[in-house]
Amino acid sequence: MSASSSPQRRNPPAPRWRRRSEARPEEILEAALAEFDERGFDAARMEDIAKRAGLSKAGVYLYFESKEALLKALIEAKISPIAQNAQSIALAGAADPKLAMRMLVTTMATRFSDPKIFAVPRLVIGLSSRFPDLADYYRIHVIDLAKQALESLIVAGIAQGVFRAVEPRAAVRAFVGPLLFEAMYTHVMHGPSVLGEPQTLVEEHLNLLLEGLEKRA
Amino acid sequence: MSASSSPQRRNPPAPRWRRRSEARPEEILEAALAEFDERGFDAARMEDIAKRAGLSKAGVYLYFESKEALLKALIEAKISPIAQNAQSIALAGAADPKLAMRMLVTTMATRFSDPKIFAVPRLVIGLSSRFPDLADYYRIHVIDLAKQALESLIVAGIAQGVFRAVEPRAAVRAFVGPLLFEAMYTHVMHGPSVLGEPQTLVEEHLNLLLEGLEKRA
Amino acid sequence: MSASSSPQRRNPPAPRWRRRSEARPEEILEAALAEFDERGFDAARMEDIAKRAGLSKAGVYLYFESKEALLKALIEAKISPIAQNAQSIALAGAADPKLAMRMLVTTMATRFSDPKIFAVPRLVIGLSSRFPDLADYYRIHVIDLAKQALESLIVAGIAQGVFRAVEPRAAVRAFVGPLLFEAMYTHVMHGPSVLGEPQTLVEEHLNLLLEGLEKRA
Amino acid sequence: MSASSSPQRRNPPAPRWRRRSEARPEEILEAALAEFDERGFDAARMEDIAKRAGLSKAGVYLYFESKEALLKALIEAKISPIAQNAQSIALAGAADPKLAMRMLVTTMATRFSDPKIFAVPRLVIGLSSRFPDLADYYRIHVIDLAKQALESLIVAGIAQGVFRAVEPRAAVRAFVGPLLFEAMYTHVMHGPSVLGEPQTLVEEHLNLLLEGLEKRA
DNA sequence: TATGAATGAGTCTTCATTCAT
DNA sequence: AATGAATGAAGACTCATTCAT
Repeated sequence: MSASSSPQRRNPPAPRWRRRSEARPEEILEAALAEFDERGFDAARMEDIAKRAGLSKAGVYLYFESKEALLKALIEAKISPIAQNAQSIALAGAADPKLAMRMLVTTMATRFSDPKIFAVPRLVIGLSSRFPDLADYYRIHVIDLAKQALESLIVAGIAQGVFRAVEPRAAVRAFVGPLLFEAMYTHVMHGPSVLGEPQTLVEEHLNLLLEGLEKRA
Repeated sequence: MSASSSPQRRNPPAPRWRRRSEARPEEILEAALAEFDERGFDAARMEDIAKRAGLSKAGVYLYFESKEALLKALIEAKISPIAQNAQSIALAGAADPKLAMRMLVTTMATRFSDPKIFAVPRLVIGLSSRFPDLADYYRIHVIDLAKQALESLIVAGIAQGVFRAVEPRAAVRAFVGPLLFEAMYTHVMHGPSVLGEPQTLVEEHLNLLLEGLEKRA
Repeated sequence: MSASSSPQRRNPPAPRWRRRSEARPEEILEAALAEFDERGFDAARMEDIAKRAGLSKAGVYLYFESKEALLKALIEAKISPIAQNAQSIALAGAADPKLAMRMLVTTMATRFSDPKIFAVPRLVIGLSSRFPDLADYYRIHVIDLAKQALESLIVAGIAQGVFRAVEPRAAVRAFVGPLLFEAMYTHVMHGPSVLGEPQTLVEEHLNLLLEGLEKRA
Repeated sequence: MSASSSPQRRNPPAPRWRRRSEARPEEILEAALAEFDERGFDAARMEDIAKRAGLSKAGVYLYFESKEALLKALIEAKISPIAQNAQSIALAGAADPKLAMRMLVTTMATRFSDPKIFAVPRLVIGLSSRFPDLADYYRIHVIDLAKQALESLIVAGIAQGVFRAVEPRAAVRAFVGPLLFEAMYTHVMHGPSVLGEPQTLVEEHLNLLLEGLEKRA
């Protein structure tokens, strides 16, 4: 998520003054994310973003129309991988829903232990009233996708007789909610947490979750 | 939450409608919350807050040192009632934990259906990196209190043999997480939701939650 | 110069809540001088002056029209005693000019060793371009008076054959200049000085001065 | 003292008259001095300074951190030449102290007849309580230097038997004081003076001064 | 492509001054 | 006489954005 810098310069003659212009947009986005995350969208200064990306203030405007455009490009750029992942896992896991859910919880718990993982959501949350379309975009392209993926998994589980006939949407909430709560508690509110020890979190969570979900004997 | 302008005017001679002072701070806080919520902390203008509170820009500085001080006062002022409530319910409910949890879910679901309920948390979330102490304050005085209350309730339930011997902290997450998720989905991400129909949400949630929690026959 | 406070309350019944309103203007002037001196005219705040004088911000306006009026009243009030002194000494000393000059130097040197003595002049100096009339007022009512007094003394000395027939105005400068220089060096520029030991200063000064002034044998 | 805008423009294509940078700091300092002198430090507006220097308000902040920084830079910039002059004259004049002092008086008298010469000192004087370091800086880098130069000259004169064995520090005061007094009387207090006719001033001053200083036959 | 220089628009904050009581 | 409350006007400083080079 933050592997920006230069992708292995390997131009034979290597004119040392050459600027890797192709990577520039990504570098800028990365810098912007860092600054937005640290200071908030408004308090972040274009100059700091530029400096962090290694170019001049004016240089940023060669790639992005405005601060707001930069923000939106950033959100869009940082979103795709997230949902894709969940979705592919979910699809692939339709065969064995129970196992898939175990894996999903583990994956998400691990992901959520990265302190930077909440940078984008936090940004979106903080700006959701001022830029509602940002929130919409994020909801549609991240949350809804993930929800749908999970829901299909649960529906599959019910169809296969592995899960009880629960309300799928409630099950999704029961699945994601606790993870979200723990992640926000840790990364946004800076509270101590069990995120550091995914094993514990996952076990405890699954314990409750699957107990409530699984078909009784 | 919005008890402003206490109208005990009782000056017979000249109620020319200016110059009170008792209610002013609350009025300003209310106005600030509204503006911060709509625009975000940085984008909100002191002048708009002042106008909304019915006084001049300079007037605000009679009651609050600075924009930042206003923010902090706002958070502190809006916090106390929230947690107290959860706590008192929890304590009172130690007698019948299962019933208490039902009530709590209902109460919280109803609370969470108020669109304004998330104004303060959203603010805190958005500013958590720039003002970490704000996040700390909120975590300690709201989230942790609520967590403790719930935990004690669950522990009581286990002790009374009403609940299975689950990990209390995980149970708390399983209780709060889904509600939080739904509330954020609705109020922050502007998504459609079942929060409008608490019955549904509550039933579905409890269904899963208590099934997972209750002692099996 | 700074004996302000209350001139011996002696009202028989002494209603302790009584405000010595007669003394108010002086108290305010004193407070204003202190604040103006510490902060400069512009940087001084009416509220601080008021507080220092023991009344409210609005209270000051009961006695003085505006900040500028306060400044001018202050200058006028602090001026009269200064010049009178020099003048009376000079007049009285016409009989024995040489002795009179000795006394004058001593008096002035002692006066100049009071750090507060330069508060008013410094104020006038700093504001002389913005308030030229202030400078004029001060020049006319203080400096010119002193110059004239001294000049008459010197003229008398020459007439009596005690002094050489020097140019009186130059003699005045030779008399006052060094003292002024030393005082400014000490009090305005915060430099170490001989002002603390007037004896030294006076002796050295007179040594040179009278040598240049006195009639040779 | 006012050599601004060095016009070595040599861009053949488009001398559209904007965007230089080398001379900017000096131009701004010059403008600042003028405004500070006319209005005083506090009353001077950054915008006016900017306008006077030919750029926008924000432009000034490209070269100086703040109003206060501008003030300090100004003082430092305007100081060096002043003292250097006196010092070099003094050193060079050790050969013939009497002549050197005659020249020095003349030089200083001429210098002091420039109305602008007192702009910086007046500023320093007016701000000496609020910015003591400013006063210190000025004292050390201007006054003390000049004093030392003069003192060495006088000591040399005594050593060579040209002057009486007077107290050198008193002689310095006797030398500088009257000139200072006259200059302040004229430029700060706006009084009529003999500064316009340096001949007169110098003659009168030297008359007294050297009479008191020179060795008697 | 890249930037140093420049600025217009905006915002927080301060403060002298007023006024109802 | 005295003041707490209130404000209009002003000023320092910032920053996204532009442009000539």
